[in-house]
Order: sequence, then structure tokens, then C-alpha cells
Amino acid sequence: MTPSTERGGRRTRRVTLADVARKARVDKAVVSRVVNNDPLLNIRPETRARVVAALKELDYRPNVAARSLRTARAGTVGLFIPDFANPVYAEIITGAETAAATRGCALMVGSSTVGDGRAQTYLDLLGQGRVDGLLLAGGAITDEEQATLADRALPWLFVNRRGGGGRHVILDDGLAARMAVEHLLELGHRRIAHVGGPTGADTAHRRREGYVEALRAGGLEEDPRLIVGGTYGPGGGAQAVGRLLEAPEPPTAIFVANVSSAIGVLSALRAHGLSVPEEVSVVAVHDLPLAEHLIPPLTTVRMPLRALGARATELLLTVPPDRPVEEVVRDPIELVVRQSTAPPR
Amino acid sequence: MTPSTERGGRRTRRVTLADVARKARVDKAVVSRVVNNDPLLNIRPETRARVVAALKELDYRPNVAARSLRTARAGTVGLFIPDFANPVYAEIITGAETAAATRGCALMVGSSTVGDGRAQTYLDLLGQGRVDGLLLAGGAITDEEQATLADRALPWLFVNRRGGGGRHVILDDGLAARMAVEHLLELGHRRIAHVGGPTGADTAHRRREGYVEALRAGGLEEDPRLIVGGTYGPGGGAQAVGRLLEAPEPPTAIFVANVSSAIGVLSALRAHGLSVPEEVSVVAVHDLPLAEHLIPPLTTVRMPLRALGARATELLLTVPPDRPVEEVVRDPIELVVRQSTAPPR
DNA sequence: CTGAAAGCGCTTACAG
DNA sequence: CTGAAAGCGCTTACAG
Repeated sequence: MTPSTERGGRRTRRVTLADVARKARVDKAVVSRVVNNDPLLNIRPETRARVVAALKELDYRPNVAARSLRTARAGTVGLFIPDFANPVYAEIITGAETAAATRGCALMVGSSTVGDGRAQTYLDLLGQGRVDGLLLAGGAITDEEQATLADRALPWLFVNRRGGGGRHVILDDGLAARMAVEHLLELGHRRIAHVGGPTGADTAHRRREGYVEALRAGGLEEDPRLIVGGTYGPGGGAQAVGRLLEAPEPPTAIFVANVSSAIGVLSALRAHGLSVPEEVSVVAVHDLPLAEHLIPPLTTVRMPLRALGARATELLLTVPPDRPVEEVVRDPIELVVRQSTAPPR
Repeated sequence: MTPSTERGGRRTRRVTLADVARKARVDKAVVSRVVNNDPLLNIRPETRARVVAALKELDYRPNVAARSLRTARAGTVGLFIPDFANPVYAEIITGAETAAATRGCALMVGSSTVGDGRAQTYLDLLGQGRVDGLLLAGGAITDEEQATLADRALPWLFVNRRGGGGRHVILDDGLAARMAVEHLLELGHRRIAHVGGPTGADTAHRRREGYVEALRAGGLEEDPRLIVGGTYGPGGGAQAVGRLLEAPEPPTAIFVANVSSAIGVLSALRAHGLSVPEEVSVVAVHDLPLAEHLIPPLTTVRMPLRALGARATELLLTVPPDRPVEEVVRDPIELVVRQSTAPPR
């Protein structure tokens, strides 16, 4: 008998290993090994056939809770992000989800928009044994939270930010910044400003370093008045432009640490009557589908965010939790030249 | 002894109910009832105090797998979406996450970007008992998938789209469309075009209906040449504008079914040398932080997407799975007038 | 080549 | 007011 269901999914009695074993006239241990493809199982072909047939006929699906209890493995990876609305995390999630699925694991994503926003609250919700490990992407993790984490006997890994006592996976944000700035230098720009990310954000820190390095490699000295911080959102970008234009000698080009900020940068420049790229060039880190539909289409540096999410998941699941991980994912970083950058006039 | 940990979270022996019971000199059944706040538990204050102290001292955290196995409840809600990169789903997720947490449940979000993209693949990954119910947001669910779903003895609910045999929660997309079009009518527009969503998307269907209704209520007849479909992305919006401008008498205003499309609409209008709002007004459904930073700042209709996600979660967890649910979430829909709409000249 | 048994950590109905 | 026992559904080391 297959379980019957009704509208909305009425819950009927589950099919268990014992049901399958009875039907196939074997012990449930045998069924278990067949289900899990136990390589050590030596079974007669006709017995296996009976088991497989019963499995199929009853539409057996293992009970995750029972399996987890027995094996002490959840088959689930946790991922904690600041905000689902940030498209950067969307890409990381997608990469992590795919990598987890490849290993037969589910992914459980939580954001700090819930409750008081602390990683701790998310941890409490996870309880004990809901996930086998935790990826912590971006955002600010306080020392207290890191201590709590340490108490949980749970493997973790920082993603897109350094930390975790030498357990992190990042991208080469310095290189991304240098590629952006070198592009501006090659176009002939000499007064290149930087709209950075929020103080304390590790990616912001590394992009700013890359900006300074590229300037110096080009024989220029950085000008503190041309470096302004912000948030990683459009509002922060718009505000930053306001401060930038107060400088006595305004820049001819702006390197923006984040594409969302750049949307605000573009609109603020226009509001100040400056045309892009004729009067000011703009280039930003991270590409998005909408970048080519901005006015003007935005030159960006595309980062391998999916690869980052995928690699982090793999490492979390394979590297022993007491071993350090400090990896820079080396998938290609690509300059996407559109119409927001041009030689200075 | 509290469990010791090392870098990366070395796994140490877990604290179980039995450990706590031993320390508090009671049976583990008592500890269990204290942990779960059993209202029927009659316990001497000093006994409770001993239990609470032991709980705290050992930092006890219930094993989720054991509890799930025993109670046949996962304490987790599943949510299946087409794509994490779509900001509309980000809002729904956030609402669902908060509502789930309020009920002590975790949320497990999966997207169709994994594997072959079918809901079925996600269901297989979920296995048996990983979630207590499933929210299916947007996207296309085939009949085959709906049949599979019915076989799973799992309560489900469609979110933001009708379906599921009378199990869905939606917003009043018709009203949103009428508000947008009425705004254009009040400004004096008479040739109002519609850039719709993808064929088969239920929200697209209802927004288009609202558009037609509003036109007729304003004494106008819809013109098929002014109705073009598209995707819910910038590329679709841009293409749609191209087709719209082939009409002998181009529109003076465009109602766009989705804010992401509208980004493409704005850039395509500019590419065709048409200024917004002087020559063409644009209004779109869904508000985003970036809307006010577009060029020009975009007039939108803000939808209560968080409330939708939250309500769907509540209904999934409370309405018996064999009862129909057909709810329209009535939280306020708001017209946000910015600078992309103006009277025709 | 297959079976029987133990036990993962909980909750709950029942006994006293 | 508290304890003892059964059992959720699985996996695995071991027996034969």
C-alpha cells in the first residue's frame, strides 16, 4: 500500500526500513546497506533486486532524524549572512547550495535580520545537531560571538572575511581593486578617488589597500581627501560623492568598493551636474545583471562569488575542524569594461 | 566539566539529558519537562532549582535529531524559491525567517538554481522529515511536480502565486496595478503602456488584469499594441521598450510590472533618446532601496512582501494540511511617488 | 551472504 | 511530586 494523501499534504504513516525489509523478506540491516550503497555489502543479485523493488514500490525515503541521531551527522550546512537583500550574498548562497547538494547535504541559511541580529541568536535557534558546520559570511562578528561559537563544538569557517582564528576563505579583493585602478590609470587618470566600504568590513579594508598599492605602482601618492568611506549601499555611495566634491580639486575618476554603492555614486554625480564618463569615470567591484542597464552602463570588476561559496562549503565539510584554513579562491577576476569609464578630458 | 573546544570547533562529547539528570539527582524525564516548560509538571521549587542550575552549568542544548525522531516534528519550515538573486524573494525570505523564529522554528531555503532546477530535486534533498512543511514561492511548478508534492505527505502552501489546489497566500497585485495606473491617469496620461511579466507568472497575470481594469474605469480601452510581455529582469524591460516604440503612436507613460524590469526600461528609453519623465513617465511594482537612486528616481508601488512571507509561514504551521487556504494579505500597499512620473506635455 | 541486537537522545504515558 | 520504561527509525559491529 502506498500512503494516500489529500489536498495540502495530509500526513499518513511513514514507510520505514522495517516495512521495506518485511516486503523484501530480508533484515532491515540489509535494506539499510542497500540504501546507503555500502561498498562492503556482499549480496546476492536476486536479493538486491527484491530489496530495490520493495524500496521503489513503497517509495521509501530515509527518516532524516533517525539517521542523524544514529550517525551524529545532520547532513546540513549552516550559512549565516547579514542580509538576504544583498546580491553579493545571493551569489555566495547559490555557490554554497550547489556544493552542499553535490555532497548530499542541505543548506540552511540564516540572516541577522531576525531577532536582535546577533549570530548568537541564530546559533540558539540552530540548537544542537541541526547543522554539521557553520559558514559565517561577511558582517561583523563580535569577540563575544566568536567565543560563543568556540563553545559550540561546531566546525565553522569565515567566508569573504578573515578571522575565526585562521579559519577563513576569501577572494583576492586587493587584486580586484588593483585591476580597477590600473584600468583608470591606463585611461590616463591621475586624480582617482576611492569610495570605500564600511569601517571594519574586511573586504573594504583589502580593497582600499589594493587601491593604494595600484596608485603607488603607478607613481602616484594617495590623497586622504580623495578617500571616503561609506556603506555598501546606494545611500552610502551618494553621500560619499557629496564629500568628495568638497575637495578643492575634484577627482576625474572614482573607484567604488561595491556595485550597490556605485548606483548611488552615479545618481549623485548626475545630481551635481557631472556627466559620466565625460567628466568623471566610475568603476566598481562586483558585477550584477543590472550593471549594464545603469546610466551609463557601469564598468565593473566581476568577482567569483559562487566559487567562493562553493569552495567554502567544500572546505567546511572536508578539513578537520582543528586545522587552520586560510585560502584565497583563485578563480578568475574579470574587468568588465562598459561605458562609465573613459579617458579624462 | 564544560566541554572544551579548540580552533575551528573541535567536536567534543555532547551533554545529554542523562548528564544533566545525574548532576541534578533527578530522572531525565524531569529534566525534559523542565526544558520544555511542560505546564502539567508539578515540581518542588528546590528540585526545579537544582535542574535549572545543572542545565546552566553543563550548558545543555537539546539534540535536535533525537527530539525530531521522538516527536515526528522537525521544527523546520522549507521555502523553495526560483533564485536568491531576485530581491523580491529576499523580502519574502526575511519575513518567513522572522515568523518561523518567533515560533521556534528554523527556515531552510532552497532555490531552483541547484541541479536541474526542479522542485522535485529539492524535495529529494529534503528527504523525509527534514521539514514540517513547504512554502513554494513564485516560479513555475509543473503538474508533475505538484503530483510529487502530493505524494510526500508534507503540508505545503503556494506563496505569491495561486495554485496548490486552493492552498495559497498572495498579495493584491490587482490593486497594486490599479494604484499605479490611476496615478498615471490622474497626471493626465491617456496612452499608457504596460510592460508585463513572463507568461505563466501568476503575479504578471493579475497585474495585467489590474492595469486593464484601471484603464476601463478611467474610460479608456486597452490597446494590444501597448501591452508587451517580458521577463522580470532588466534585459526583459529593455527589450520590451524596443517593441513598444515600434507602435505608430508611442505611449506617454509606462506601467512596468516589476522594478527590476523598470531598470531596463529606463535605460532603454534613454538609449532611444526619450527623457523620463518629460517625454515618458514610468512607474513600477515593488520598491527597492536602489529605486530612489535610479536616474531619474523611480516612482514605485511598495508591496508588503515581508508580511506575505511571515503570514505564509504562520498559515503553513497552523492550518491543518487538509484544509484549503486562500488568503490575500491585506497589509498596506503604498504608492511611492518619485521623479519618474509627471504630467504628459 | 544475511540476521539479531544494541543504542543514538529524546518524550510521554503510566506507575507509584 | 518523581521515576522507570518504552519506543521513535535508523546504522553498525558482530555473529553465524
